[in-house]
Parts: sequence; C-alpha cells; structure tokens
Amino acid sequence: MTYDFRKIEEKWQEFWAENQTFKAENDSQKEKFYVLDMFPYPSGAGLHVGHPLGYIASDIYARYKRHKGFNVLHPMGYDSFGLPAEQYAIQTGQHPAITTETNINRYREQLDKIGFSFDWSREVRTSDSSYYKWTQWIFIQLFNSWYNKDADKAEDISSLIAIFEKEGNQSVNAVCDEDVAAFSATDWKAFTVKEQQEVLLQYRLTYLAETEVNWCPALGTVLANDEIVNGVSERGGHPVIRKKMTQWSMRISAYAQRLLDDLTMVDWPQPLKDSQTNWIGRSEGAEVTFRVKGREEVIDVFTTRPDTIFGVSFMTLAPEHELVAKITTSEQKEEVEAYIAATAKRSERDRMADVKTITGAFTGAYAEHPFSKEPIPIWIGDYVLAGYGTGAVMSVPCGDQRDYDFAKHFNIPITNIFEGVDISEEAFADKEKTVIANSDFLNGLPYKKAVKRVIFELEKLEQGKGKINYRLRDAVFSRQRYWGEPFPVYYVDGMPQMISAEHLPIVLPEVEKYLPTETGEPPLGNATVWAWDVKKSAVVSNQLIDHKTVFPLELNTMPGWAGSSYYFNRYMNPNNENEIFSKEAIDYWQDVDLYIGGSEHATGHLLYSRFWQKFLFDKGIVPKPEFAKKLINQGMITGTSAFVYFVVARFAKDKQFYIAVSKSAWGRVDEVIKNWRNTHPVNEKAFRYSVLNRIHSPVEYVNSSDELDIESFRNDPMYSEFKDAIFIGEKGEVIKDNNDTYIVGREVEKMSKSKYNVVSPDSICQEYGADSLRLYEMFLGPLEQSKPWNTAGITGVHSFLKKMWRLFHGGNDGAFMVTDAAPTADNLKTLHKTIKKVEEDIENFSFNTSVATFMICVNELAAQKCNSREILEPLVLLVSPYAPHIAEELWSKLGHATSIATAPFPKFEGKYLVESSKEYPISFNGKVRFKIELQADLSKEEIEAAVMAHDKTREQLQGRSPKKVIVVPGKIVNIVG
RNA sequence: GCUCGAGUGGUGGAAUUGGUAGACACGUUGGACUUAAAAUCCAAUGGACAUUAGUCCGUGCGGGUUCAAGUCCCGCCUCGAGUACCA
Repeated sequence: MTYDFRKIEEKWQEFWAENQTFKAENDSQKEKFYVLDMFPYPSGAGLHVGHPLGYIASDIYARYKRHKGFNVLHPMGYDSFGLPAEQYAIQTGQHPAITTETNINRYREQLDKIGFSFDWSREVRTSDSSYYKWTQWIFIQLFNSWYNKDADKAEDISSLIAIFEKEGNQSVNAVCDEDVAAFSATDWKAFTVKEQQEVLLQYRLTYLAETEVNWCPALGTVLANDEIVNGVSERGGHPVIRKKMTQWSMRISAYAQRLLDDLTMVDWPQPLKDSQTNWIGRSEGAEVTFRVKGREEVIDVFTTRPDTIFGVSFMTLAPEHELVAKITTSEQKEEVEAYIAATAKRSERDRMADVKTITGAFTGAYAEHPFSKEPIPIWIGDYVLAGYGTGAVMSVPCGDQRDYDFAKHFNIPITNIFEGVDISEEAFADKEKTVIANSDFLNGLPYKKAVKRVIFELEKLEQGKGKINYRLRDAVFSRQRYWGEPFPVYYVDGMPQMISAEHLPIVLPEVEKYLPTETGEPPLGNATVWAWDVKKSAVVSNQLIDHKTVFPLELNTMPGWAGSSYYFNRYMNPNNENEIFSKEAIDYWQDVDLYIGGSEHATGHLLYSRFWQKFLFDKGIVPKPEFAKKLINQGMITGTSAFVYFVVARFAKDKQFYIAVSKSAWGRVDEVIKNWRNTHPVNEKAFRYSVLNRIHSPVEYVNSSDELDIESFRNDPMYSEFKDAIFIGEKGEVIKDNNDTYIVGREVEKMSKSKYNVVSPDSICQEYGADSLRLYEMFLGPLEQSKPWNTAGITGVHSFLKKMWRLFHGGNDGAFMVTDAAPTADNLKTLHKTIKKVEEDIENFSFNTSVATFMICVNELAAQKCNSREILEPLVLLVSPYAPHIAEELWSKLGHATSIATAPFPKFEGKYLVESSKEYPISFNGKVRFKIELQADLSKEEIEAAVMAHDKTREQLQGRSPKKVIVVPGKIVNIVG
C-alpha cells in the first residue's frame, strides 16, 4: 500500500470536524493550557506559505499539550474590521460585510487544508455585532471610570463624583487632563449638569477632547501614532498632517508606569519588551517654572538635567507653543511670525529628514533664572517638539549637544558649569563623570546629589518639583471610517451620553456611500437611520431628531485595535450573550499560556491589549494583570524569486526579438552574443542589441536545480512578448526547449504577488500534502528567524514521510506489517533517544531540530529493519503533533478506534540509553588525532592509563613526555606537550 | 545617530554547562534498478596538498583568556529589524 496522502488527509480532516475532536471544555478536571495565534485580517489575497508558519508551530504545541494530558484551548477567528474591505467598497460599492465574508471563507478553506486543531466552535469575528457588542461594552466601562493614583488603579466614576461633592477636586490624585480648573464642593454643586459632565470628561479613561491629531487627508481619517511610519501612513504611505479635532481618546498614559513595570512579569522576547519600553519612554527629571520678565506668564519646562540649571543660557519654545504670540516683542514680531509660517509649511517628514539644519528665532522676551534672577533670552526653534513634555526647554548648551549647536549657530554665549571639562568643541553629557561647578550651592556636587539638591531648592521657591515624564501619549480612538465598531454614544446638548449596556449592540447602519459626506462628516453621516430615541431605546430615523427624546448618534467608528484588544478573553466563552464571558470560564482559563504572532504588533496591538487587560483587571473582570504569559514572534518567510535575463536584439527596421542569456553569462553579455552570432550568422549588418532588465519568472516554472521550464514560460500569457525569444547558454549556444537547460538567477525577496514568488499552501498541500507542508515549514529553521522559502527542499520531508510509512508496510505487496516481536536493544535505544530529544525540542520551541530527529530515527529503524509495535506505536505518537494526518492513519491501522489526539505521550526511559563503552576523541594540543573505544565506567586515572598505553599515542608523542593530560570522563582526552 | 538581533559548506541550517565544527535535508557528482522516465536504493560531497597513510587551513575581521573557543572577553566590519531632534 502506498502513502496516499490526499486520501488520508481528507479523511482525517473530515473525521476531526465531524467528531469535534478539538473542542475544548470549560469545565474540566484536567489542567488548562491556552495556546493562541494572533488572529488574521482576512485579506483578499488569501494565505501564502509564510502566513501559517506561526499557526503550525502553535498547533504542534497545542497537540503536544493534549498528549501531555492538558485541556487545551486553541481557538481561531478573524480581525475582520479594517481598511482594505472599506477601500474596496468605495471603489466597487460592494458592502464590506460581503467582501469580508468571502475572504473569511477562503481563509477557512485554506486553513482547513493544513489540518489545524482549532476549536472552531469558538470562532469570533470582530465585525460581528454579537462580538462588537462587548467591544462597545468595554468602551462604556472605560467611560465610567477614572484613574485613582493613590490606589494606583481604575475606579468607578461614582467614587470621583462622591469626592467632588464632599471636597471638590483639590485633593484628588487622579490622572486627568493637564488644565483642569480647581473647584470646591460648593462650586461643584453649583455647576450645571453640563458643566459637571465637562469636568468629568477630563477624568474619564476614555474621553472626548479637542486634541491635535494625525490627520491623513488621503485616507480621510485620523491615525494613531503607531499607525504612522516615517511620517506617512502605515497603510498606503500617504502624508499625515497635524490638525486639531474633537476626538475620543483613551487615557493609556494612566497605565504608563504599570505597562513598564509589568513587563518583568511576562516571558516575551527582549526586543519586543525593549521596543515597548522605548515607546513608553519614561524619563526622570524635574519640572521647572521660569517667570517671564515683566509679565504675568510663566514657562514650565521639563528637564532630565535639573543639575545643570546654572548652565541655562537661553530658553527654547516650540513654534506652536501657546505663549509665543503673547510674549513676542513688537520688534521681533515680524521675524517670529515669518519663522512660524515657514515651519508650519514644512511637513513632519521634512522636519524629521532634515535634522542638521538649525533654525530658530528670538522672541525679544526674557525669562528670569529662578536662582540667579538673571535674564534669559527666550527663543523659538523647531527642534523643540510641541507634543513632548511641556513644549519648552531650558537650553543648557554646555550639557546638551542640540542646545550647543543652537547656541553656536546663533552666537549665544555658552557657560561651562562642569569641573575640569573642555567644552570648546562639543557639549559634555556624561552624567556619571559630572561634577558641577560655577553653580552657587551646587558647586562640587556629582550628578545625583546635585539633582536632589536643586529639586529641594526649587520646591522651596515653589518653582519646580521632581517629575517623571512619559513619551507615551493618550491614544486617539476615533476613526472617520465606515467599517468599524460604532460607538454606543449619542449627544445631548453637545455632551456625549452612553447608551446603557442592555441595549447593546448598536449595530452599524447601512449607508449608500462609504465616503465622507459633503459637509466633511465621517461616512456614518450618510446613514439615514442613525439617531437614538431615549424613550424607545432604539436607533431611529435621523428625521426624528428633536433633541428632546431623539438625539444624534456618534458618527465616528472605533479603530482597528479595539476589537483585537480583548479577543483572547472572549474566546474563553465566545457565545455568551449575557456576559463578556462567564465567571466560570475566566476563572478556569485565566490567561494565555502561549501566544504566537508577528513582531510588527509590538507597539500597537500588544500595548493596547495590555492596557485593556489592566483596566479589566482593575475592575475585577479578569483575574490577571497580564493576558499572555509567554509570547513568541515567528520570523518572516521570504520568497526566492527567479529571474530571466534578457537583451533586446534589433536588426533591419521594426525587426526585434529577445535573447535570454543565462545567469552565469550575464556578466559577459558581449562575448556570449558574439559567440552566438558566430554560430548563427545574422546577415543584416544593422544588428545591434541593448541590455534589458532581468524579468521575474513565476517560481512555479523553475525546478529544484534552478532550471527554467522554457515551454511553460513561453506559453504564459503574461510573457507573450517573449514567446519567440531565443535562449542561449554560457557559450552562446542555443538552448533547445526540450533538451538543454536555462539556469535562472535567484534572489531572496519579500513574498509578494508583484515578484511572482508567492507560493500558496494549497498548491503544496495538493502536491505533497499538509503533513509535508507542516514538517517543511518547521524544518526550514528556527521559528523566530526569518528565512527564505524554496519549494525544492520539500522533497526531503516528503520522502521522510514515505520512509516512515514503509516502516509499517513491508513485503512486496506493501501490506501493513507491524509485529508483536520484542524490540531489540538498538530499537529501544533509537526510540528513547528520539523521545528525549523531541520532548526537549518541543519544550524549547526548537521544532526544526525535532524534524531532523525524526528523520534520524526513521533512518535508523529502517536500517534495523524494525517492525515492532512496541517501537512503532510510540513513534507515531511522537510524530503526531507535527504530521497529524499520517499519525491518525497509522494509529488507526495499529488497531485504535479513537483519535490519537489525546493518547498519552511516550515516556522517556533513560535505562535504554546507557552505553557500556564510549568512543573517546584523543586530542594533542587541542587537535583531535584519533579515537579509541573505552569502557564507559572507567575512572579518570584508568582512562589516562589506557590512552597513554595506546600505540597511536606513542606514535603522536614521538618520545616526548606530555606536560599535562586532561581527561574529561564521558567527553574528551587532551594531551598537552 | 541610538536600541536590539544576526554573520558557520553551493543552499536551508545542526552543535546541553567551552569538549570530535558542518547533524539533518536540499543541490551536485558517480553508481544500481529500468527499454526509458518517474520512484526507490547505494556511495562521495568545507577548502588545499597528498598514490595511500596523512598534513595544513577553516564558523565576518583583528586581538585576548583557556589544556581546549562557533560558544567567553575586548576592539572593529557587514547585514537585518525597531526608533527618529524625547530636553
């Protein structure tokens, strides 16, 4: 019987689906294990072989854990709201829900063919109203919460209101907007309802505020910081400008410190942790208040070097700073305004690209030094960012290179306040070596002591305090898009009101057009039934809006990360209509044990998810402050492109054709063409040719030896212009389509349609089977590393499966032939060494090496002609997580009526590996010269004696007596001298 | 610029605490079987020298520690990822 993988794989995929083999139970006596993949956005292009890499790894782990007796939760779903479906809708009018559905079905078909052990009964789709009902619900919870810094957690807004009623807001230690006005309990009670709501918005964890946002005109929406890469939108690469807009924001900054601290709790890759740490950007320092000479206004600055305060020789404000207009003197007004106009014109991108050019303008105003009371000129400069700190800096040229360059450029005097340091060439920024001089009460102090002292003095003056600053900004949560979660929000007198949870979900309305309205409102502005009736508690026609019982609904939708920030929790109890998940479910499953996904989500999804998890934790909704214990970033699989090298030959008029020159001759085109002309005379004197760029050939036309299937290439309609091309080899000989070979050039590139190097998992499954695909993806190399795909190599793992199949099917007729014969010592040794290695490898996520181990095992057992059930049955179990279809088939042939999925993993027994002898490498001065076989239980002395007595040792030493003999029992012997 | 990661045969990659570098596989070459092909099997395969025995060189480069270094230390180079004037 031959290994008919197509039949076997189809059979078992059906079996698993019918029997719901991988359905996880929420009430189980077994220990839980939660293995999660980052769910995909179902794009129209479908999956290529790079996508399932992480899914295969997690599936192996999930299956392994089932064999180890765990109740495994291994779900899959779709992050199905998003831009591409909406862009497609704008172009074609096709409803995004339809496109999304089509794409999901295609994804599902592809995933099913690979034989994953997903519990599909738990599938979620973020664009389903039964799912986004809970996204809306969490939004409401955030709205109804504030961050109490004393308790260091989120609390219900009612506790804040209680404080306001009792004592106003002065003693409240909350994370809130910067500019909250002080009020007393009496004030609070005197406020109108609207005024009270305005105040509360400044404290809520999600709030509506006019903020400066990243507006992308091309996409017609705002973007979060992590959606902008190099100053342009991550999707599409469109320019982004700063714009003030009223938007929903998430007060993630409240959690900055905990997001930082709790990184120590999780086993995540260090680079990922580092990039979150950098993104949060904590810096310790002080806030210092400078009075402006002759004016009421003050300038607050944040500095990490308050110890250098006596080195301040000027102040710099961001051009956008609100004080600029107020303090600029009439003499300087023209220059300052011109400068502001010039910087406003420069895009964010220009500003970033051009760091070298120093620009700025003097405002004419002076600040007053808090200690020396000396006047300090106030400048503006675009190297100071409005969005960081207070948008103003105290410039200390002797201690900061940017300040130094600025001072030099504008001839501002530089004071040296460091002991024994030369600053004539550059600033001195080494904190460790700092000793302060020239600084009144700070003289002689090192950095740390000086900082402490100056903060103490500033507090005395009430002109400063120690402060910790974070780069992390609150996250803008509104998007001017159609295909996203609608907010459960309506407006009364301009103030946002939450729709109560029992009326959720608020379902996305139908619209005629997916573009912004003529008045510039988001696409939901096109909806005709999009108003909230508070009496009926229902969405009704806009025409009924009377601002008494019927109010307008929010027109923005939520961003892509809303639905993905808690889906891992929803999987625990995904079909629960009454709760986000049941208490029993969350108590049992707790958190994700293993999360596998791409590293591109480091500062987006993974930061927002941690934020929401902490919020839900504060509210007692989830039991863990971190949602995923261990996380692995799988590497990218790149494509191996194939190139054909062409020249265009012309002779006579209008007569031209293509000549493909083989890769190895590409450097000597002239010579090769000349050779070709010698053997194939072209009469026309006008013959000439020019070099054409290399052309991507579809990778399916190239075999494992890099030979092009010229006929297929010619007949591809894509390449009709090369239909009659002449292919020539290294020496200029003409390559005949059937006999000779044309060798293509190869290069590793990103897998993409435009490079014709995309390989789909479907075609691999069709030709080699899912088990081969799974094994090969793992065999390519370490999971975390990026590596090129080359279909040619798959024959290795495929023939391994065939070899394994043959272990079970002997004789000439290939009948199933497993015997109950007792295994030999060699059989047992091979098996147990394999068990040991495979188990270690899976625990270490080293899947590539266990595939190699399987190959060695099968090669050895084949050489030993092993047919013993006692050996082959455990082998099937070992292979099962990797190649589940063939494993199920062999398992059932071995006489088992139930699936292999939960059969216990073979137990390693060291006794079979005990060796009676050991082959010792004998090295002289570190170089191995020969090997000798010795008994394994010899002592150091006995080994040394045996080695020294050996003929070959004497031969090597040639009469010399060794200085030293090093014996490492069980390892090596080294003779020195 | 800063932070992190990585450099090993023609290729993908192996190599517990420093202890036989190149496992396993692809590719290549030769052979068996076959009318032929496919499939399968066998052998060789880091480089140089050598008839053999064997010798020398070899894990990006240069130093160092050690009986012993792909692995540890110091200094560089190259590539990749992230970040972008963060006061």
